[in-house]
Amino acid sequence: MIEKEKQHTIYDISKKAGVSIATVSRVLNNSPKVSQKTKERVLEIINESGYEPNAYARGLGSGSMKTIGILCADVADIYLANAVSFLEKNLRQNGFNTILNCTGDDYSTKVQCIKAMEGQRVDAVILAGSQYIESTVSKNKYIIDVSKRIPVMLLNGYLKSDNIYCNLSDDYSAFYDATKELYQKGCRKILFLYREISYSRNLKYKGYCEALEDCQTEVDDSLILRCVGKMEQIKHQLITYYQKGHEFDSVLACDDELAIGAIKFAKETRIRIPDELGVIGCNNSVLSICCSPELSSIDNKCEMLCINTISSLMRVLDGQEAAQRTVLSTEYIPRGTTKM
Amino acid sequence: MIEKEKQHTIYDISKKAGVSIATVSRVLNNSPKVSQKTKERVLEIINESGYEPNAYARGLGSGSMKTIGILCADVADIYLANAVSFLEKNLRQNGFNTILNCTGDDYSTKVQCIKAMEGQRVDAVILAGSQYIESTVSKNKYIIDVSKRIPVMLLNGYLKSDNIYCNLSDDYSAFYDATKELYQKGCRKILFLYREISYSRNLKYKGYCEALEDCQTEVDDSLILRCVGKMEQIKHQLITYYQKGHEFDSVLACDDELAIGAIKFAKETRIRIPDELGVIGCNNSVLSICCSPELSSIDNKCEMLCINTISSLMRVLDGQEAAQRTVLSTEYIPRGTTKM
DNA sequence: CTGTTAGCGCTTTCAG
DNA sequence: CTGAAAGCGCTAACAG
Repeated sequence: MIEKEKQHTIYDISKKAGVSIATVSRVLNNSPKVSQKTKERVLEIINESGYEPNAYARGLGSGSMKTIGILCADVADIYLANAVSFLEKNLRQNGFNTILNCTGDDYSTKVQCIKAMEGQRVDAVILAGSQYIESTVSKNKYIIDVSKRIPVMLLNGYLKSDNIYCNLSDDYSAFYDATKELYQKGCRKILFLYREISYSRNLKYKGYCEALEDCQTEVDDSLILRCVGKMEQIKHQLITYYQKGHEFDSVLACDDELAIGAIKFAKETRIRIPDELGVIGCNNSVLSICCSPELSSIDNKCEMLCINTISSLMRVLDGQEAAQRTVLSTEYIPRGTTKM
Repeated sequence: MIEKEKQHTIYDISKKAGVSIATVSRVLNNSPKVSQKTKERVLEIINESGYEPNAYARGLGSGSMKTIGILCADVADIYLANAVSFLEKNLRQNGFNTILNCTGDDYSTKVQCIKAMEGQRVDAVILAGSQYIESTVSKNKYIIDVSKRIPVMLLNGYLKSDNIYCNLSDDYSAFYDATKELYQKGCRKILFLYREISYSRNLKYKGYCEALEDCQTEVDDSLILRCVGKMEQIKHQLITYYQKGHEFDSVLACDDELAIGAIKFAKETRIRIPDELGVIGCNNSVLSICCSPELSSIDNKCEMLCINTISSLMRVLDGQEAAQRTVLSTEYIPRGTTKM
């Protein structure tokens, strides 16, 4: 085995500097009640020794680890990856470290991970993505539970309770508007594509339904399609669906990958986009500019959502008021998969 | 302000159970020297109280926080997002938490972040991506420095030193083979696209050059092009490059996004793919199956790389031997942007 | 301005 | 098998 250097402690520094550990601690925390002289001397020794204060001893003493737990279903998901990236950078700028857990979609794993975060004594947790809100009150208890001890920030989820703060994009309006957009371009049979039921999916669905109703069109249940898997699978699901005789003249998808599945379906079946099939995706991810024609999509302002979340969080941790729920408008980005 | 529940401590449990904290600690750590009876009683109390041991008090006592630091340039990058996802899940399965830092490409930030990780007393750090290896020995000192105290795992980077363990994909062979592949399909002017100089980029470049040499073809420096920015920008760079009179019949790109930039360039200039222009990307990301034609790409076995990294790490932390350098073969995935 | 000391919550000898 | 007590490295009163 390699002989490891032992990490220095505050005692080593105090000894070398000929001062007490309290003084070292003070210069570490930039306390004003240290003479310039000793401060300089201590700092010098700290720098040349490469000493780095032990964050968790520090946390033990002060009661805050300056750490935030971020949970998301999977950072491999493009949207979540973006969110985590923004959140982490923002947190670090505010002096917080982030512990990341990719919990997947399994309920018990989520519960377990969030519990573990408590063990890490994180100062707060951020639940990124709408996968954390369950459909029943009792199943959401695991979130309420944590919120009794530390603030919980929801990104694209909503749960009304003390010490829970929600930042979400206005999925309802986004899909309401997108549906109307398709309608105005002449589409009458809009296929709604989603993956699993989630808080966000339900809002999107509601927007879709109400827009149709406002257009005097009845919602056709056979046009609501649940998909699973990757692009290729989605394409095949659509082909099967199509071959069964279902007719549709446009697709409104809950994420860009689904939408691109639809584009691939159209290519394979020689349906022309956007003339014979309009397609709108959601998230405005890189994917939407990779495909051709480029995908019309809904930009849900991920970065702004993250910025808001962190600024709320900082307020909360600072003991100030913060909004329990803020909803951010989205923006429709027309591209080549919808008529001009 | 909300009245927060205080988190329970080992003392609360010991009091309720009528045993000493040492005993509670023992059942927490599953020590065999506790009678079944007391163990059960204590466990019951722990469960009903929702007590979660304080991980950092624990770390202070035991000397290990059971935490790994992962640094990457940016999780928003698809490749890194995948890697981080695999790494985190794998680590958690092994009982480790992960602290994530998106350091960006700025040298001083990298240095600062890795230092901060030491403050978090992580048990090891993983540097994901080839951006951490600098071109000069002295600039790499910041890595060597950390490795004196904790193991450093490099994912797609190589630095020879004690306590540094490297897992990399065989970028050299990947690009050697890809170049030959293009050559065999008749391409004679292969444009090499990269972003910034990095360890990995240099290997790819070397593979490219040596393949050409082995084909009796001289490397043409004007066919080595550095690109910046997103897809759209890359497209424009290529258009400009092309309009200046540079000729090329194929593109070999260091990542898929660059390659898709090339596809977009071809579309705009009405150059037919793959007949007039062959394109090969790298990483085999989702992007490669979004575009059309779908992109031939190099699969660098990210998941396997991550699995190897974690298993090495576990060995190292366990005091066992581990390879200082393991290189993983890649796989060429032919798709629509190269001739059959 | 500086030092002393009592925790923070847990692990780990060392005695029983 | 169980308890007492000494740390782990730092912060935060409390004295000087």
